[in-house]
Amino acid sequence: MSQAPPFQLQDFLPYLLNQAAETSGQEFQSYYKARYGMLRTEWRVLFHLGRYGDMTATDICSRAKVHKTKVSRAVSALEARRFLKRETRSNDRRHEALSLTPAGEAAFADLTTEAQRYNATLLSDFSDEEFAVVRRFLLHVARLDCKDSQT
Amino acid sequence: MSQAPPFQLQDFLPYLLNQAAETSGQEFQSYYKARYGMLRTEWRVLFHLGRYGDMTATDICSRAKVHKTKVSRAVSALEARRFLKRETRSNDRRHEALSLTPAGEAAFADLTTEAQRYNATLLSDFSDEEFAVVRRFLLHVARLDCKDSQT
DNA sequence: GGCTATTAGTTGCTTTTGTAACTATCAACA
DNA sequence: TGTTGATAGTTACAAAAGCAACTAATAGCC
Repeated sequence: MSQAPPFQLQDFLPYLLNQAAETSGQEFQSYYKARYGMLRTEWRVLFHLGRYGDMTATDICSRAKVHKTKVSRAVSALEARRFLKRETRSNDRRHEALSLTPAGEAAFADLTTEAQRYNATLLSDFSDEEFAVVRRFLLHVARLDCKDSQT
Repeated sequence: MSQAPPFQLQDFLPYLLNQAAETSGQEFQSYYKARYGMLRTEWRVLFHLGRYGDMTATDICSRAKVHKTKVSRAVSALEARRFLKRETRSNDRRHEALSLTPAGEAAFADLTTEAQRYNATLLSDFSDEEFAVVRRFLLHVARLDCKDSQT
């Protein structure tokens, strides 16, 4: 009745992925939480605007696969801290073009530096080839492995 | 002023890990949610007891790195649905030995089969060697890569 | 123009999580 | 014994996330 190799928890990918995401997320959170009092979604919105240019809340939703209420609240919080500003588009007044303020740009630059540094520490024991495998796997599982990688 | 290669979101591991964990977690959740109305922590407690034998709530906390309030609530929920039973240990009445009921064992067996099947689909495009790299990486990031792998 | 359907974004309510304080039990040691 | 400190587990309260209803603006079509 026993299955061939008893199923180990450390072989179950949703569990492994969750543990790894939790640990790394917590560790990196310490940066943006301590320095800017940001929440995860706020950091994510900041990064999207800083890295990929001005866009609307809905754009961020579809790119980051985050629900719009979370984005809405993150945008409000970042606006209250003067990290971004909104501008209603004249041609369609439903859209709000979001853009970073100088303070937002500064925070983005600072945190991006940290992100790259932190990323490097996670990969220190792995070769470029190994990272490529890991990256491909993660993109596959997250269903992000479209041929046309987003600009 | 621009950093050598502009930092891509798809290279940032906490982000990638979170997306992959979210997607796979959601997908697998559909099984235990639909069939047994379980929450993630409840499934995790069930799996620990089914796979690793009877233990106390604190044992599960340290093994699964879950906070004790979450485990406490999951245990209560599983007990209410008659998936597990508690037994206060006579030698130390603070400890509660948790064990699955027959219904709990059945759910565990069913879900474990699904887990293995789902796991296989995630890995269908990857070789054993590639999986080994991914697994090693995830254990490393999650700080679970102790030499003495848990029994 | 005016009716209907769609889209962007917000708000209120519920569920879940996180934090800290609490009870109960036991161990150690004066 | 009895006092202090630690441990197992629960509960109460606060923060965050999820869901559904809502407003405002626009597009399509008659």
